[in-house]
Amino acid sequence: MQQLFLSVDAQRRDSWREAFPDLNVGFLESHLPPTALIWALPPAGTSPETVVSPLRARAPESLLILLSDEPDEDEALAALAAGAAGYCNGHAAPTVLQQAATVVENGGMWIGQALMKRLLSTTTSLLKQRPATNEVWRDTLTAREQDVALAVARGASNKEIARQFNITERTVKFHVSALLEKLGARDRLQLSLIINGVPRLT
Amino acid sequence: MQQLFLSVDAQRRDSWREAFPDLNVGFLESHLPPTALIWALPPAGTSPETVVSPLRARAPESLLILLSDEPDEDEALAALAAGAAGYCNGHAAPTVLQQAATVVENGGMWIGQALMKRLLSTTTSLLKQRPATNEVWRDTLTAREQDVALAVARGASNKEIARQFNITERTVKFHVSALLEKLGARDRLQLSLIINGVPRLT
DNA sequence: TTTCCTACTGTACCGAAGTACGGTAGGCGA
DNA sequence: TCGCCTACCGTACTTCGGTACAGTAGGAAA
Repeated sequence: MQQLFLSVDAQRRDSWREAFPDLNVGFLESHLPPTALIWALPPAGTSPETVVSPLRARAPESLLILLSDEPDEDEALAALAAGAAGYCNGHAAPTVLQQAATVVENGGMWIGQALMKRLLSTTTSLLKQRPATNEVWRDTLTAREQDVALAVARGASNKEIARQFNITERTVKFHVSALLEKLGARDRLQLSLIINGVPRLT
Repeated sequence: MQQLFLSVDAQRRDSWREAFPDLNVGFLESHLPPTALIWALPPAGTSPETVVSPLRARAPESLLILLSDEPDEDEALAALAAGAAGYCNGHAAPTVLQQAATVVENGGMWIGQALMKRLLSTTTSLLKQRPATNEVWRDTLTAREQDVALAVARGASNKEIARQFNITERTVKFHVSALLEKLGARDRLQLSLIINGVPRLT
């Protein structure tokens, strides 16, 4: 597959031309072939979307690998989410670049070992917190108790809850007491922590 | 690179042998060559870790692609996190499997287009929520106030906080009052919502 | 040296939260 | 019909949270 290297930095283009003699190089604004593997090295600080989206619009059939001199997780995510097929350190060794090309040409995505590791770990840790947020607490509660629980969880006072549901403050207290008992909370604050899925340390 | 297909399902092994005549097939318990590309199709419902970890322990140099008849995001994440190089639908077309092999052999990771898309979207959406949790509230607070704020946020009573920091309950109240004033909260529950980054509706 | 900020403490007070007793009324299955 | 659950309400009480109005002590900057 034809490969094309794009950058605004003339010096970088020269060094790439040297490293990959059979590579086409050009500006980010160059004419694009309909089908190619495009390497793009935008200036540092450019957000990936502003580079990836126009390129994909101009050459929808092409594969795009975004290069970065200071690769980081967020940028990689943004690039791939915008439609890039790969994200790679601009100073990577030629063999690594070859591998990236192979992977991408075969329909894979390339973000490098280190970044993939970090991406995986953050995602799994984020997902681990999510299920805790899950609404297990609803299981043993009646409909009314769930109403009151949600109100307490967002910080409402008994008086406010009473007004909201058109019942007396006394009845609110009744429900709150039941909630504390059922969910094993000491007071409404711990109740709100449970409802909101905030991890407990105690 | 030598490829090896592992499963406990005899029928599946036969169909694979048919589709890939030059492929070695075996049980999950088979002897493993030191260096190979291993395809493993564990029985449905098996957690990826229990398959991946032992395999990687027995053949650390090998590349492992986990197959699943009912692929889903969580399982893919678990598999890759455990050290698999790929995760793929067990019913995927031979060409797709070939691509996966190419990608993995070149040091890439393979989880398929659809799964990658979903993984990216969930990760970005999760990361988008994170910054809201960001600790803006620390800005205007003194060191002691931050201590007390964190304690309040996890549900500690004034008495407990006093014990924790070796100060009187009175002083805790002093700090809490300052916190409520500075962060614009009505009571300690709303304070905890702010600290914990729970979105406010009021 | 004066001034300001931070950290800390004391007494007194009020209101909210939560508990402990009680009670009524309706629905639902045995 | 009898229990059981749910939702609701009342009074009295204790505890906790929070405020008001005080004060002391140390450090840092003017």
